[in-house]
Amino acid sequence: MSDGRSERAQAKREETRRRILDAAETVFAEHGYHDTGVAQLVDAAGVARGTFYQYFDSKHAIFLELLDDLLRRFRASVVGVDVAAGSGTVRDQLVETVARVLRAAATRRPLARIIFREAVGLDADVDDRLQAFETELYRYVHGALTLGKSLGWLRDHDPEVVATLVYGGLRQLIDRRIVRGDDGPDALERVAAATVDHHLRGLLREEDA
Amino acid sequence: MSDGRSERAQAKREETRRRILDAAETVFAEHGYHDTGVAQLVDAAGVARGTFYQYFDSKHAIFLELLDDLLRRFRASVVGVDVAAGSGTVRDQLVETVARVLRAAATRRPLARIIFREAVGLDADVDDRLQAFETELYRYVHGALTLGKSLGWLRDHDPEVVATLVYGGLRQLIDRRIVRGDDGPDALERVAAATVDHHLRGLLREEDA
Amino acid sequence: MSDGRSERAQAKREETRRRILDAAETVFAEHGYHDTGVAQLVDAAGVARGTFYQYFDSKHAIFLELLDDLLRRFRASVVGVDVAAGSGTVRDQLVETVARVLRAAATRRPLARIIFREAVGLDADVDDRLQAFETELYRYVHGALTLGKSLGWLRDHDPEVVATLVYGGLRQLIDRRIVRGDDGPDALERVAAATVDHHLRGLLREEDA
Amino acid sequence: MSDGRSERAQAKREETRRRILDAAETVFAEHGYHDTGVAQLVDAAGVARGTFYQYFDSKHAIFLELLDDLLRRFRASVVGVDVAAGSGTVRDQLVETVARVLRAAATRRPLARIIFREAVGLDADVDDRLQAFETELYRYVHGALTLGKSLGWLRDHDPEVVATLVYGGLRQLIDRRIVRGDDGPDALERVAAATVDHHLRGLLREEDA
DNA sequence: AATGAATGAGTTTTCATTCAT
DNA sequence: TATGAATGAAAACTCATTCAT
Repeated sequence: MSDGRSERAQAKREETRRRILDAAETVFAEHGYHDTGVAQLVDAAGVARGTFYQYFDSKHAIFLELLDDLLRRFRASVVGVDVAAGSGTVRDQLVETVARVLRAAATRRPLARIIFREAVGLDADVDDRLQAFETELYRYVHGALTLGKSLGWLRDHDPEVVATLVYGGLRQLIDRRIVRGDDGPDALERVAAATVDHHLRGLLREEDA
Repeated sequence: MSDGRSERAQAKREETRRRILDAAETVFAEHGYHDTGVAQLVDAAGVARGTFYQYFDSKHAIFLELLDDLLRRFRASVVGVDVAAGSGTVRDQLVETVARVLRAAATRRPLARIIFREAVGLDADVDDRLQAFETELYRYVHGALTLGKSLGWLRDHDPEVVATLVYGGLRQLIDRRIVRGDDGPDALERVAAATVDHHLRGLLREEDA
Repeated sequence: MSDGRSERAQAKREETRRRILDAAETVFAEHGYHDTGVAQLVDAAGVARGTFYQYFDSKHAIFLELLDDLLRRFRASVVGVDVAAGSGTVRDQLVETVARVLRAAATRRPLARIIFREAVGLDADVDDRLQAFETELYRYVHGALTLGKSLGWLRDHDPEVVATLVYGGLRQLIDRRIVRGDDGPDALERVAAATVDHHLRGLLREEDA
Repeated sequence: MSDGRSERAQAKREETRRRILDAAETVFAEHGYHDTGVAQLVDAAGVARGTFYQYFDSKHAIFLELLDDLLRRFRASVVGVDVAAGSGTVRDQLVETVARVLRAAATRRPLARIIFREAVGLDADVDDRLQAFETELYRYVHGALTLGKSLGWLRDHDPEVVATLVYGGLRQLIDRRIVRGDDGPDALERVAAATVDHHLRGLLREEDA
């Protein structure tokens, strides 16, 4: 059957799958997991009930897959950029990194809403994903801290606690200013700078400050 | 009307009400709002289904009431203590305050679990409560910041952002170290100190640091 | 709560349970397991959908319970009667026994229909019940054969095979003449006699025949 | 029209049809009608869903056709052999006939399983087929009985009842010893003999016995 | 003729809430 | 006032069948 028939079918499958997933992102973001029914998902995707179940085992399964998807995208736009690669001062690089995180959340509000609000306290599976995500971000922060410390830029500190504070602060910023609020993109730069400055002054060795 | 009979009845009513609320705290904390059925609530409280509905309008209503209850208690053990009243350095007072917050969460894990995990992203009503709670804590932090600033102890900063970072950091600490983890009470003091130090070094004027 | 309230509740429960079970007997007998929906069961019983599930875990569960019920009743009206107790010749006693079996089936056609038609090949659970039932009847037959043999009335034979033939013959009689057909009660006596005679002549020693 | 092309196409059609039917026999025998999905049928046959519906109108239709097929084969290996044609005593010929029936069932267990377990109590259509099958076997038995009676070998009896007993006995033997059990082929001969002997001693006139 | 993605009616099951006792 | 049996709307999920390619 290499007459291209199965290839086209494959492509169609992929497209339908994407359509359902995309629709799900919007609907879950708007109503949350529990207040979203499969009915709304298929309505939004423009497919029949049965079609949905050809692609996903359950409502829970598509949520998990969507979450993986979103976390992957989020990570891609945050991590994966060499901290030391950019030009400018360390502080400016950090500001740009934080700004990148905030921008990633701002340009895809549904994504952020799902990750930071709708997926909290859902169940063990979801928790595992989120935990892994946090750990990854933590490591990223930790990497930066370690680098700065080894270069003698940062004073001594408990990285476990500080990483938690940094992550928690970012999380809260996204939750309040982006998911709930309507900060414009220009505000983000300012917030990013304020954030970095707040944390940095506490991390830089006094004589550097 | 105010005879002994109605007084006793009144007292009994109040007691039953309390029993149901207490049971609800445990059950909601363990299973979350959606995975808790009215059946579990009445079983845990040891009352009949119908009795439950004589005290509370709905499952949603009791959750809201419980949440109010918990938030009230949390506030009481955190705020309501004069920052300037204690003795010792400002830093030590702040450490004690943060430690008090963490302790409040640690000694009542179910409470913290409900506030920070199960009630997130539930619905508009719950969101309002949480928002009000955060605002209150924010004001508390803000008050301290303002005081410190007016006394010349703290450098200039964006209080909106910093308050968000501080709150977010605490929230995350509670979530990771208390709700999920099992930090002992002694660890809390250490974490509180690290937290305050982290934030303070960034807030204190350089010459004070 | 020994004010009689719970007793009446208990009684009500029992009655509702019976009503559902009775309705189920009729409906399952008429349409079979697969063509019967829970909708039909609750309609026939005159209860709400939810009520059904307060008493039975699933459609499958009520079928199993019903089957147990029917098999119990069937056994009660067949076995449990001392073969040697009656008066008359052995042949007459056997005729009466077979007649009793046929009558038990004839007076409760839905019962017979479910046991011998609707429950065949359903699933492992049901199969186990039926197998146990057959085994019980087999033992009953076997007991009679052994008795007769020990008394010197019956010639030598393979009881495994003969019991299977006897059971299979009865099963088929019930299936054809009772479940499907409309033999009157008088016909049953005649059929019972013919059945016993057929089997007996083959089992009796030649000199007795 | 009758060119080589259409002939080959015709042959191919026939072959595909056969492949689907053969696969269906296996699958239906293993899982039963209701627990077999069209998905399993097409998977086992190695054709697409749509192809299946080009050959058969419905799942029900293919089951009916398969049943006809199986019943035809079963009859062919049972009936269609002249009772009087063989050599040996009547008793030996009967034993051979019963053995043939049992062997037919034993060598094609799926067939027997479908006929005697999965097709029972399915629906009216299926019931008709089975009834016709039973009637046919009944006539075969009846023919033999009549022959034997006219030749003065058999005593007087109610053929309706006896035919039912004989058929029911065979059915049960097949069900227990072949479909469920694992009697070896040698056991079949012994069982066939025991079966015939049991029935015969009851049918033969006393003086012949 | 063959394919397999799409369909949607139909099924089972849940659970917050009501109400007669 | 307390009880707990009854309710039924709503949810998730299945699967035989269709039809565009």
